[in-house]
Amino acid sequence: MQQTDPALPVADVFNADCPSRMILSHVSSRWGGLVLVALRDGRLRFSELRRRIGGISERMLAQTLQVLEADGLISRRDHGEVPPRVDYCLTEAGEAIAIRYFELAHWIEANLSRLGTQPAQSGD
Amino acid sequence: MQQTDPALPVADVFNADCPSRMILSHVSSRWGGLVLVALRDGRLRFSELRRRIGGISERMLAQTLQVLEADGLISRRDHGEVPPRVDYCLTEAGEAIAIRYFELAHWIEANLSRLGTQPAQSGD
DNA sequence: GGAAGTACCTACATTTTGGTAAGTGTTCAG
DNA sequence: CTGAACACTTACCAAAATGTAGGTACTTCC
Repeated sequence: MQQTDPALPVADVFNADCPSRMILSHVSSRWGGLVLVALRDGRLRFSELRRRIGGISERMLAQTLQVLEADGLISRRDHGEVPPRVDYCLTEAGEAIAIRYFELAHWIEANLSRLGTQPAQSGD
Repeated sequence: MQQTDPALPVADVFNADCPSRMILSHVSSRWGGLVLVALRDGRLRFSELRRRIGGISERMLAQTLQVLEADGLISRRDHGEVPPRVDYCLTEAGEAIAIRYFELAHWIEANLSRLGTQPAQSGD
């Protein structure tokens, strides 16, 4: 059960200073949402995530994982083995967000033909 | 440019080249989702959007609106009046996306206290 | 012994993004 | 006559995001 601390102002994403903006920006960063959605399939290792998410670089994956972990959306488990073995999974909060991001992404996938899918390569 | 091909390969957001990636990136760009959510309240003028979305600059609002319009998510109506009067509203596709983005944002707002809300830190 | 895989990190360079400030042309309020 | 509002646009510049390449420490495979 979540309740709003009366001492805290109500979270409002339209307010530039609201902390929710930060979480939202992490989730909807270039890779954040994709990592979350990938992890909906279960616990995955670093290299599995990397192969699954087309186009992500090692650097970005590592960075994204750290941010998401700091946000409490995923948890990292290091098996302490000798050829490194680490895997990641969603926390409860991460699942809640992942499913919502997935629905967004999935609607887009399913309705692509209804959208202006221009290559749009013109600059500013 | 494949568009209404009935034999389209299935859209896949994990594929770096899938056009859904582009739409998704527009929606989850810094201002895209916020503009969409703001428009859920109905038709709004440029300056109304600007005041409503904390922190957005004119430049970014204008740019975001253009991208979203090109994607077919919002529609622009110019009343052709003399002190300019233009307003924007969601298309059907825009509504579908806006509601999903809203649910994401709203969950975050409502559950902020469960999340690690640390100030941003950069890896570099 | 050499190559490849694991899960990263760091430095460096580039690309992208976004803010600021100024300009446009018209109208209205004071 | 002056300034503000409207809906933008453009130029310029700084900041942020991201890619590349290399390194680490160890192991297994051939």
